[in-house]
Amino acid sequence: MLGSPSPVISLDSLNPPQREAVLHDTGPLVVFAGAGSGKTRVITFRIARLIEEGHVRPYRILAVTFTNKAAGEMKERLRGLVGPLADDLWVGTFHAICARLLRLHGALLGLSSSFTIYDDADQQAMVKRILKELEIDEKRYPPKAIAGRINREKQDVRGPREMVGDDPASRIAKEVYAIYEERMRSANALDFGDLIYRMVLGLEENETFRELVAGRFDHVLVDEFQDTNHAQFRVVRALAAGHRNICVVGDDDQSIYGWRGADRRNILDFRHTFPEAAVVKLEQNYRSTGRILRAANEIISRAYDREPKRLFTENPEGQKIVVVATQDERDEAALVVRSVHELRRAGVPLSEIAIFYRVHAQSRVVEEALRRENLPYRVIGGQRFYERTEVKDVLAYLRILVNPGDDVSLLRIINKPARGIGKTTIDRLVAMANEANAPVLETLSRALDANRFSGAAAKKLREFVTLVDELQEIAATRGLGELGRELIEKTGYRAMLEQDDSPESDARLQVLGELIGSFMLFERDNPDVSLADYLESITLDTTSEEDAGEDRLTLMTVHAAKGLEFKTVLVLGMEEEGFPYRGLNPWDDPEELEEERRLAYVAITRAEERLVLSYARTRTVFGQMKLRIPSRFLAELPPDDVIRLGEPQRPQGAYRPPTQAEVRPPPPPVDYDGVDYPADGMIRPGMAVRHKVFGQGRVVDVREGFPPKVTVEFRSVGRKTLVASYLEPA
DNA sequence: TATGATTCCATTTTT
DNA sequence: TGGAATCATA
Repeated sequence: MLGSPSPVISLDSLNPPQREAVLHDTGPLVVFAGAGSGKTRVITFRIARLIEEGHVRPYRILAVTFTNKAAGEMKERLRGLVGPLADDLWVGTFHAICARLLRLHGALLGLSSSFTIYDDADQQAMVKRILKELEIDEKRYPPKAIAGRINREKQDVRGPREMVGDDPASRIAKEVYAIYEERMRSANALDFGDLIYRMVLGLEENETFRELVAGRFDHVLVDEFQDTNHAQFRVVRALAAGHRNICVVGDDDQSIYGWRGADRRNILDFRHTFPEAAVVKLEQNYRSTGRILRAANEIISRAYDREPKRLFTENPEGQKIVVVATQDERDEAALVVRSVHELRRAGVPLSEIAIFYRVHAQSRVVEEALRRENLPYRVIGGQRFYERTEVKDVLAYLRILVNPGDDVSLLRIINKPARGIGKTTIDRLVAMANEANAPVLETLSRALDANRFSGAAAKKLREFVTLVDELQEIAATRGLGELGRELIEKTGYRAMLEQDDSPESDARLQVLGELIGSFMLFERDNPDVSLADYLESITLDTTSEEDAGEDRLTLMTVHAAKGLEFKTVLVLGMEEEGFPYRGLNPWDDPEELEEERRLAYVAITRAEERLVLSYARTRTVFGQMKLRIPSRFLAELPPDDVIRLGEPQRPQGAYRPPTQAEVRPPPPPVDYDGVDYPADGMIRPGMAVRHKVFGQGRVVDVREGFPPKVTVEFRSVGRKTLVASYLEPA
């Protein structure tokens, strides 16, 4: 039982619903945590209280997050609250937690504890190999698509036998899936999906495993519950089945990963799954100004099928949101540059400014403009360090040392650098391995012993096997740093890069240097952690280390922005087709449009003080110049909170925002033909305006900014530059 | 085996 | 349009 408020954990700083969530005793609890509503505080305080007041032992509490970053931040904050006790908590991502538990108890499920984890690229390589083996045309059935299908099946907890559908694609996927599972077993490898899928099977079908694993915990907490997929839901449900102390936190309005298998129903239907569940809603926003929040509410309230809630704030109203029409994407980039310059002049650090876009491709124009102006920036979501070819190559060598069955890694480097093991030799070797259903390296050793290779091929293969043996020896006796250094020498990898002096290979050498550096650092910080542990830590952690220090602005997709906040946010490309994004054919599934709406909501709710939304009247898409229609989301913004700059495009067909009454239950209009885009309040040169004091005038010039300013030629007093919001159309 | 030509295609990506 | 990925050719 929980007692009176802890002397350590002060509840004074919490609002009533926050307090309710923190104090909730036992049994299921779902917390709908709106954007900026202090969600992390609630989770961490709740955990701290369970420990301090509920006397729950820290190692019997499991807190699941979706990213390593979130896990790290949570641990950090818990350390602040409960001190070193925090180190005993189970805090981690679904994948990391499942990997850890499967290594501990997977033997019960027939898993070796030294399994290798395959990332998506490894998985695709494996699928590709199987397609080749089955002589399936990769054009017709791309490995990527098949791998995607396999992942979806695992997400839904279906093995190859349970797969449904007998269209040709499904039949092929099914066949590949079955062999894939065999090969993965032989390689002693699990893919990301497996970590969850195997955990579900273990928990649901193996009583001993269930007791050992689910029995470890008295409380389970899950963050970002709206992002869980079906398999993850099953894991959570199984873990909580005994004690039912399950606390889930999330926001259905911020569910933007449906396309990746996340199921909003997990949080929306939580109280049906757990009928005795307590429900708490955190609706006070501490992040954004009143105007920004109103705009966000306006967008999200038009969504169907959401848990009813409405964010409010006690923050000041703040400045108006600025909507800017630009000529084209280059003009839009120029807008970014101008805005950043102006903010900088006003003393705003660049780190407080973020540029969002719907798709990565939009960053290029902006980057070019920023570079021309020498404005420092960083792009989130580019290629990640551990996904670079040279890094993956070196890691592939290391992975073979830990798990000689790791065929994907082996085939990756068997002839890299080139050591005269040619395609024909490799094909023959792989065929033998397929035949024997055994790992390639093992097959290779046997084949050499049996003299099944001859001449040059045999010689080169023997050399390779010897190389691996030597590296094994070093791995067994020396530290990670030294192993790394020896590895790039002995394999000839370094020599290969030094050979040609192209700028790319220079860069690669540099990256290798960094990699070795990180080896040494890791060794220093974790002296008694094994090579296997190291490899796991990096395949499960893809957070690219951000170079702190220099003050830069941030460019990223809206997806990448979830969970972050910035004083100033500019969202680019607010156009129909662009945002909401539309692929090849119109939204056949209304849910896709709904997700775009939530995405817009996420974008807006990232902004604390200043928000600019821009669109281009014309944009070059796939090399073709297209006329663009302003995004429906722009039309839905509350007019009084917005300043619109620039002339709207002559409507080809525009969108009328649905009124509140139209939203639910009747569906919002999808037909947006023939209705004029509201040109309300658009301020543009030549426009007649009125000012309370100066009277009638005509706009000469418009300058975006914070706030936007307009130069007006007044009949009475001549030319004046003033803040746009003091003007009204005449 | 390496380079250039060619072809294809085109969101979002927490692990 | 541009980039990646595969293919062709030396």
